[in-house]
Amino acid sequence: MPQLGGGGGGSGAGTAGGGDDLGANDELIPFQDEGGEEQEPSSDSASAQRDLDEVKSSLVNESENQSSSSDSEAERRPQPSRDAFPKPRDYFAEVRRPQDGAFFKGPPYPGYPFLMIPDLSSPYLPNGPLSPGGARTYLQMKWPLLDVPSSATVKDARSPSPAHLSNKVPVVQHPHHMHPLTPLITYSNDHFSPGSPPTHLSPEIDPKTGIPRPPHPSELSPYYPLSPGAVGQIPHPLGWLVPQQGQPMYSLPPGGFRHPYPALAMNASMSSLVSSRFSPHMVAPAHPGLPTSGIPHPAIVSPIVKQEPAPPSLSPAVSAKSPVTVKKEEEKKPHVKKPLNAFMLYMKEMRAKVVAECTLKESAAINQILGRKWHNLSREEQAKYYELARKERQLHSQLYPTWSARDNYGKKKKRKREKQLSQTQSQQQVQEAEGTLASKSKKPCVQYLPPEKPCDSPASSHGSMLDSPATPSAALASPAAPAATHSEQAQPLSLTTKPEARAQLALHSAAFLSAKAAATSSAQMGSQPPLLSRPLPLGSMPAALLTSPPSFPATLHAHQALPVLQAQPLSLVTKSAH
DNA sequence: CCTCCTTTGAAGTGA
DNA sequence: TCACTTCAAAGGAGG
Repeated sequence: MPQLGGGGGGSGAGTAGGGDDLGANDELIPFQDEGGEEQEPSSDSASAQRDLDEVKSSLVNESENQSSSSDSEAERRPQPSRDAFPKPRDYFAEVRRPQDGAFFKGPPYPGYPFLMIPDLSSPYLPNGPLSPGGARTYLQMKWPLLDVPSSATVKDARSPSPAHLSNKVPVVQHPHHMHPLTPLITYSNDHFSPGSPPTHLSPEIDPKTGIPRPPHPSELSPYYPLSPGAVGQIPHPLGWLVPQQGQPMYSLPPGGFRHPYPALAMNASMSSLVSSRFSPHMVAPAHPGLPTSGIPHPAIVSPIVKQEPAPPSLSPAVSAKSPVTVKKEEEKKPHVKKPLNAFMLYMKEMRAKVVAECTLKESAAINQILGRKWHNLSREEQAKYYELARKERQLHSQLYPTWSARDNYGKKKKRKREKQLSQTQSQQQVQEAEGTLASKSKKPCVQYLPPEKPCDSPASSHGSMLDSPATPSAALASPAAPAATHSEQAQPLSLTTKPEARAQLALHSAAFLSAKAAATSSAQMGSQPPLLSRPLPLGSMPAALLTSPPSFPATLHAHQALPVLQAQPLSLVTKSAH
């Protein structure tokens, strides 16, 4: 807490950007019609199917775009680095178009910073918005809600009353006081232990008991993390991100909610966010009786979690989980997980959908599909996730100022070294690596996405969108221009895709190309805008950086990607298969 | 029970 | 600065 002390001050400095960008806009952000968007990661199956189709079509597109220069790609390249979103606020400001309605019902996947709120009618009802099938009302809002403007920021973190946010997010405020900023991260039912929420916070009265009842975990789960205090009842802006699964973005420590850092260092919005989502034990519960234990930061994982075996000294005690042990456990340094990156966020959201559509269940296979779908996403779509990820990192850094990714190094069981090596080499020497290195892998590299699979759609995807990570920068460059955005999607193939992946993609694409009409691709191509039309806001960002992902030089991409896709898909596939 | 697989991205490490 | 490594999620598969 000391570190975070100073309320907004501390965080403000370090994450000033976050605060600023977040707080800038209070007004509701009307849903931005992205009708032009081919991708609409909605939870409905129709949408999912569309994604698949798009992936297919993109496959065709890719082949046509292969000739695209790497330079153009660089422009499109998202700025994954920390500086990727220097001016998120600007980005969204440009992207979003003010419209009259603040509320709208639409695709669960409206524009990125949307605040999803349950149907105004009864959020907590089984069939309500909270339920998987229930209709949801989405409120588009700026991320910034995270950072309430100065006026709001003054709010006392200790008294995170929804009212505090009122002036900033009145409309969006959930009827049930769900803090709009509540979590970037969702919580799983498992972790949530409903207790008795404050009466005033309890929107619903249990029909049976007549007592205000806290939303059932199943109802709240992803969308409505219950906060220990008065806050935290606003739907998680990212709630839509992890809907179906009801899984927390970060696993919750079984042992409870421990948070090493007090949520005091953030600005009002952040503090409320934190208080509601994080470190319950650090934040004074609004109500003593509340389960304030509430919701720990999802990123915090108790040592007893499978991932991180409890330290010798702890193990026994932790297992026991007696109150005392729990306390001890809490005292122990928790395992703070890394914030999820854009792709991880995307995976969490889309996994369920993909799984539902496919017979596949293996995560590895699903991930392959998701990887393709990811590449197939439009810039705007990806931008959403990049921005979310950025916010996640920001929040994470504020919550855990002293945390470093290094802290988790070695937390996981030994990491297979050979495989990594083989991958790396394959990247460097696709052809040579073929076979020999792959053979090193303990397990054979399974072709998870055989062409004939039911889910071949994704498999067939290739990457017309590859490497078109909707960088915020890109988005910034192209202010809310629906048409433009769409066109931007048709970009050069993804050069960043790993050889193996490309090989697989190529394999599937080959099959798919014949089947899928070029019509789709042509359509996309037609809408393709001039690459130069999109200025790079990332002034300081080197083009090279933008272009090449870590460990995959742009040059390599440029020279290998095409050949691989065009001429040697099979060989690579073989490699991966071995 | 534990690790691998598989994806992308962020961040750390070492040269 | 660059290349490489580790971890983040997920859950079936395999040892």
